[in-house]
Amino acid sequence: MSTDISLSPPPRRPLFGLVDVNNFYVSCERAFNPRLANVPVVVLSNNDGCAVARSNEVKALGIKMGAPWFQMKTLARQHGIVALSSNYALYGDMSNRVMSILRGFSPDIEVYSIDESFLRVETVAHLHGGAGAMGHAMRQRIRQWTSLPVCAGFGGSKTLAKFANHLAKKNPLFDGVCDLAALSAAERQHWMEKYAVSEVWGVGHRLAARLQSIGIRSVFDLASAHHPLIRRSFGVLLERTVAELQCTPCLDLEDLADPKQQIMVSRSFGSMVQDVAQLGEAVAWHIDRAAEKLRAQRSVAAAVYVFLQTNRFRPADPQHNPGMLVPLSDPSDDTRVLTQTALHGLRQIHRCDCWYKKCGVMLLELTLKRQRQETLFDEPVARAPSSQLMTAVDAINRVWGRGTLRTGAAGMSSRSEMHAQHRSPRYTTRWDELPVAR
DNA sequence: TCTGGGGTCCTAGGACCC
DNA sequence: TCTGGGGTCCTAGGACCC
Repeated sequence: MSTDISLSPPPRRPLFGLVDVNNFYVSCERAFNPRLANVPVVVLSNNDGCAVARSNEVKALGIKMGAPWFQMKTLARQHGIVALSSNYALYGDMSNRVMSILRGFSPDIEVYSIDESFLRVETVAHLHGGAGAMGHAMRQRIRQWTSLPVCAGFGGSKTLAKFANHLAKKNPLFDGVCDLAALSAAERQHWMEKYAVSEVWGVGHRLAARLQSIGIRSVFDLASAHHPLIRRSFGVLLERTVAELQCTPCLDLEDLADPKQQIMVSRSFGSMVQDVAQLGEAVAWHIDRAAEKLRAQRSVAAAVYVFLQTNRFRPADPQHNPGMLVPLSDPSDDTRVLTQTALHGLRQIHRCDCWYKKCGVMLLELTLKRQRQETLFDEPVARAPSSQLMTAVDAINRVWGRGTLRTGAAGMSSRSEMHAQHRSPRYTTRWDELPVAR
């Protein structure tokens, strides 16, 4: 019988996990269409512009992330590449399913992007017999419940978990799960020497080039770098990354409730636009969307930025990429106020002789609605109808679909300017698009 | 013909103040 | 004749991420 009567367990070292879905958009498409298995598949961005997700077969053909679709059509024909338009309704729903499964493993979770989450696991890993075994259990359950393939990486910091995940994905011997904390120091060094410094989370292509010029080439080189030198030459961000690689966690999971500090909505046009009325409709449409996001996080905006872009891939055309920041005297979440503000800005910046390829809006200087400063001339009672109207608009659009109810400025025509020729059905979010078993 | 969309954070430098 | 030095705030731009 144990005589240990200590009341609290010894503190455990932090252990972070990173779980992500392999080739997420492609895997979602394959989940509902078995014919896509083992054939090269790409998913295209809005307007069917660029490749934003690639199956392994497509990666093997050398097609890069972000490659323009029109440039690879010949290659696509030769190899039978299947191209799909992006289907964000489907991907968003599948993402929610994966994240709720992960919440069943650890309550400490940060949904980092549509296809990946960080987790704190030091308090729960022992329930599964260690982080590695837990990673395999996650893989198995997600596979069984959603049919999506995931990889899991574990380490003593977020940066190490990221790197572990990369190892799990690239090396079959890990079978999709890598726990760096369970490897020996010599093994860790072996893997860190094997990968270029550009694989480190937080090192983009510019930093990688500068690091290489001073002899820091591998992940291990960076992990062994001299702190003050890194701080002096590259700033605090990279210094923090070095500490994280040395297993000193500097970044914790982030609070999911943090509201956004800015909200942006922009789109390229299917074809170029010159007419200011048409530009105005697009701007108003974007404001509709942005204001909806703004209200969803219960904030108000104190400024609106509106911008236009001509086609930079046609340098012979007149280029004009103006933008204007328009402050609001009274911060607002009312679509009508924000639309008027944005259209005022648009009229100032637009030039009649230019063809525009893209326009967008940003809502800035956001604050929580309940923390709003009252102005001298405020009449809180006068705000109530606006608030009720916006609540009703959002409720109707939630039920009947985005854009069902919108401002007149956003136009009467349905959104047909965008190209999306190869979109799959919204299998999981529309009754009339449910998959049918025969 | 055709080239995505959305975020965050840090730093340098100028304006301004005392 | 001689023209300082330190601090804050703001903004634009750059770097990174997915």
